[in-house]
Amino acid sequence: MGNPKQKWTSEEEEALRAGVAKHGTGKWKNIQKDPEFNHLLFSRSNIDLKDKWRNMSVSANGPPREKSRTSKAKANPDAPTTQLSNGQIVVSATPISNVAPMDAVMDDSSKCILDGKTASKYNAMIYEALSTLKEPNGSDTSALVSFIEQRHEVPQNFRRLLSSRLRRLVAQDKLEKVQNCCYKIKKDVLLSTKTPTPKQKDIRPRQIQTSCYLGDTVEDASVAAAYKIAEAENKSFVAAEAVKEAERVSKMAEETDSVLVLAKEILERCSRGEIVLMA
DNA sequence: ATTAGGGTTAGTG
DNA sequence: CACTAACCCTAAT
Repeated sequence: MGNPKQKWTSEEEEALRAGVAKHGTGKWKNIQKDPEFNHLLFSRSNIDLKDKWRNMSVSANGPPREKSRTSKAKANPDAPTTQLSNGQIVVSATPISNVAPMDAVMDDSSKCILDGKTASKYNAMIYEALSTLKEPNGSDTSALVSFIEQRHEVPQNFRRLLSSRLRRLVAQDKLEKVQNCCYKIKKDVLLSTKTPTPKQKDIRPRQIQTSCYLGDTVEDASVAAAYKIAEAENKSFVAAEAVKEAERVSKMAEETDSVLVLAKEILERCSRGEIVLMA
């Protein structure tokens, strides 16, 4: 009756994110009680936290028509945290920006769930488009739609999904709305969160993910997480190696250059008839 | 006692 | 009217 909906403020959202980063998902009561966040979250119940987190995580696309009748298996809610048997907790940042662009093929015929991931996927596409287009005044929805359509398979109602995604990202301060119609990436987002690299076009489909994720369990999630971590580590290792190699080559080039200078000098002296002694 | 997930309702374009 | 976000209900642990 006299209880209008209490919209979540961005401070509260931040506190929730921080709380999840600290305690892990599912520890709503802990987060709510934590003195670090309680001053912001005192008016929210643990259930509110859970619901809010769900809203932030999922929602990009949830085809309301199809309610996954196959089973009500707990579709892995993109479990950002994984508690390992030894009690260690692996946390991966915010729900929305944890963009792990895995292209599970999603045509209409295959009923892959993984819908929570779709949000991330669309975010990745948006970031890719924005950072490629690099419009100083931002890009409008149509521009983004056509850009993304050229590179990805998108559903028919994509425009709608996209605009809702855009609105959400703006609300979350990840994007900036310019001239009331265009969107661009907020600067500090690039610093604070790891946005997907725009030019990673060679995302290989990986076995763990290709099949539908129906009976997924904590083990499945942790295997997938471990896989991702390993892959990330591998990539970072490869990158580091590449940097080293580049440094080595450039050093070599420098040395070669100085040898060349020396040789030229010797040649010059010799051609003047001078006697050059070499050590 | 808490959580996850489905359902309901209010607010908004 | 469709969609989203906040809130509620309940089974499961």
